[in-house]
Amino acid sequence: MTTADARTPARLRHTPSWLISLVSAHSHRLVGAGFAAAGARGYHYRLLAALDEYGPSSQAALGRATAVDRSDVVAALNELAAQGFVDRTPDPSDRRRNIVTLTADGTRHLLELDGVLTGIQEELLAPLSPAERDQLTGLLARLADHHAKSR
Amino acid sequence: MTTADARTPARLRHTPSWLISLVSAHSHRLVGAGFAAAGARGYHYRLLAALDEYGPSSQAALGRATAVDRSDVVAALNELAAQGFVDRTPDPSDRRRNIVTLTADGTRHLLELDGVLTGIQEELLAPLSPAERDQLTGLLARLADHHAKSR
DNA sequence: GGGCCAACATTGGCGCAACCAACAATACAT
DNA sequence: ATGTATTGTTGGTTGCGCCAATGTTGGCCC
Repeated sequence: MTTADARTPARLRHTPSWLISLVSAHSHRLVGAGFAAAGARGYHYRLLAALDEYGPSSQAALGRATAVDRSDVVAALNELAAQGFVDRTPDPSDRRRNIVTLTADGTRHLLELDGVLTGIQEELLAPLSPAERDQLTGLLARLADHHAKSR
Repeated sequence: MTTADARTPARLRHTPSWLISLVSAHSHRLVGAGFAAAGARGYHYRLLAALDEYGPSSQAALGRATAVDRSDVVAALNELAAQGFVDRTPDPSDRRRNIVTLTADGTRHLLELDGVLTGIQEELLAPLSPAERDQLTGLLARLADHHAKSR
């Protein structure tokens, strides 16, 4: 045997960016699997959530609210519209825009995905106590906030 | 205007998996840009780090140590070998294996990437105090650990 | 020794997320 | 009126994480 077994290199084990991407990868696997089982993927949930919270919106506004690229919004909305979760009609007051609307089916779908997602939070944070979970989300929120502002 | 500006939907703002992927995406952008400027990418760093820590290894062992798929190890090693950062010679004692060795140039390159990476940690964790940084890495490490074990 | 299964390197492919460049149509500001 | 910005859309590219198939080689059992 020429050395090297299944232990992560030390310089990675203690590097925050590595830990974050590790945990993110795991979370991503869980979410991806859960969403896939419901016939969706990340972009779909983001868009549906934005529509539910802000009401009918233009595609550009949706992209801004969800940090999804305009071009990717198009593709995801095509899929959502094909499933009947969303309606897309031209805005009469600004003919560049489409007004995207959440349908009743779309709302149902969103609620289903909400369920998937909350279940996954539990699984993801399993080893942490409630206090620790708050600590973690607080710290992460501050990081996310900081970097969102300096954009 | 039909509502919806640049605020993230509330159900996402408080969802750990969302925060994690947000921060991870940001970290990923930083690391990706830094590595790209040095002519590398994530897989390269992982492999070089493993080689440096464990010494000459087979490709399969490298894949295990870095959680990189065997097939992706092949591609990354091709790139690293083309840059002269790594040597690949057949193992005389087991002709199925290649022995991958870190060259002097490879070590230099690794050190350069180390520098890039530590700079990025600073940028990534900027808004946190030293104590908070320890808290965060501690919590993340526990999550990573937990999920690594249940694999 | 013959036969079988496991491990290895390699090729080729897939899906998702994130991003970029270009374009035509429309709105708007000066 | 002319230029600038915004919008939806098409059509790419990249990184990362996977999976399947192939041919070669080792190790093991009988």
